[in-house]
Amino acid sequence: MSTAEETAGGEMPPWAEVTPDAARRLLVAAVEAFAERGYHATTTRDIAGRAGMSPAALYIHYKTKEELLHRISRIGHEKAVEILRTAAQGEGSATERLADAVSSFVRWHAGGRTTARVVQYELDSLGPAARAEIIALRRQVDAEVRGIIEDGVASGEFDVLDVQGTTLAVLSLCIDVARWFNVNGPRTPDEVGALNADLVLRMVGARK
Amino acid sequence: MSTAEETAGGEMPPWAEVTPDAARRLLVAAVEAFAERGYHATTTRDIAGRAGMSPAALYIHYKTKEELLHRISRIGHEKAVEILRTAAQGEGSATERLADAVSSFVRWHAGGRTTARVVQYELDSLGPAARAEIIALRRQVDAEVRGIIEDGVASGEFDVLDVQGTTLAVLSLCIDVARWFNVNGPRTPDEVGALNADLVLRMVGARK
DNA sequence: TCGCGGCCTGAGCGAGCGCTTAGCCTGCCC
DNA sequence: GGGCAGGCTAAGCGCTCGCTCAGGCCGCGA
Repeated sequence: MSTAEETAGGEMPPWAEVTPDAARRLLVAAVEAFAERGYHATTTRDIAGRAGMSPAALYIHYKTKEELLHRISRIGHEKAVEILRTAAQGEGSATERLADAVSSFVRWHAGGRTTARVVQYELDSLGPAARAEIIALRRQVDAEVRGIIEDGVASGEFDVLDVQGTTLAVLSLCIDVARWFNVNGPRTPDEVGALNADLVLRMVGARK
Repeated sequence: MSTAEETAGGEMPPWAEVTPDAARRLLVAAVEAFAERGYHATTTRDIAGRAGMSPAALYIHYKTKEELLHRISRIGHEKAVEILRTAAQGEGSATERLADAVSSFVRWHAGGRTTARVVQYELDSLGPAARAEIIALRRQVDAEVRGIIEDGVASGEFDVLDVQGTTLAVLSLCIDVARWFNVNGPRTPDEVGALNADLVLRMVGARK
């Protein structure tokens, strides 16, 4: 759907779909602020200031502060589903598809740690309706990973006792990266992706 | 040091060390509120209300709201270090000690999910001084796990390419449990602990 | 018996919050 | 050229926040 996808570097601009320009600048500012301080500790004045606007400008493009979080969360989760779906529908063996899924998903959490933090850890700040919508997207995330694992079990590639429990563990290895990854640390997103993909293949008992 | 340690059930009272009684009630109320809503979304009126006191009572026992979070975080991290240290200094092989460490640590995150959520995800709400103190405790957590893995590599029990990267992955499998575990879900803390311990042994290439 | 110190409350202060309103620019169509 | 619609700002409203303070209750030592 969108343009550049696997350009190297850190965070590519995945917010191209947000228009007009001022609305996108506000949303990007909100992502940064939410990731740094958390949703409740971020003020609308801070968001507007980062975007170079007055506090009132925010309310021309968004009805409330919560709508900003909702939009960020939905776009982020849709991107997460897309990454996993692309890997799951690939052509290789279950082993290859699982490794691809984990390394892509880990790269997304490490490289776009700012976005990933908001997406993964600020869910509870949404109201009931918005939260329900996001939870549905999370179930799709879970289903994509579980699907690959089930394929591998069916084909005999994997040796797994508890499919759903292992699915949760695989997702933990991806998502928790957003908690500890440090952009100035010794590891690149690619390296963490490769390592965690290898660890996941060991977990499911795939022969390397 | 303390009394009952491995009584079954959910959350044992690990706050016995907090005195006097009113201070402990306030702290327990704060843990619940912080876990439910997050630090910044929790008001001092809410904490005091849960403890059956007026808002002003809080400030007799704690100087600020942040001091409450600091105390919770320090006690929680000390407990985490204690759990892992106990497992690491056990008598078995590295394989047995790693499985013990992971299953205990996962049980703590699942059973005491309320506390674990605050401990693992509210670190950034602390001021610089308090945060530095807590980060030092986290390094001890990391070191205990890494120590066991290094032992296993040295003894030839484990086959690990990247010791520090694997340490981070093991901790992810433990800590992320606090994010997704549901007390009303189908799994008990014991079951998740056993499963994740098994998955970790696969990750480090231990023969079962 | 009485004073005194420790725990607690009711009332409320100053500040900063999310959000609104009135009005000003600017570019565009007729 | 004139009216108008959309994007923006300065000012500020009403509210709730973290926290304070003066005073009341209660148990205990003299």
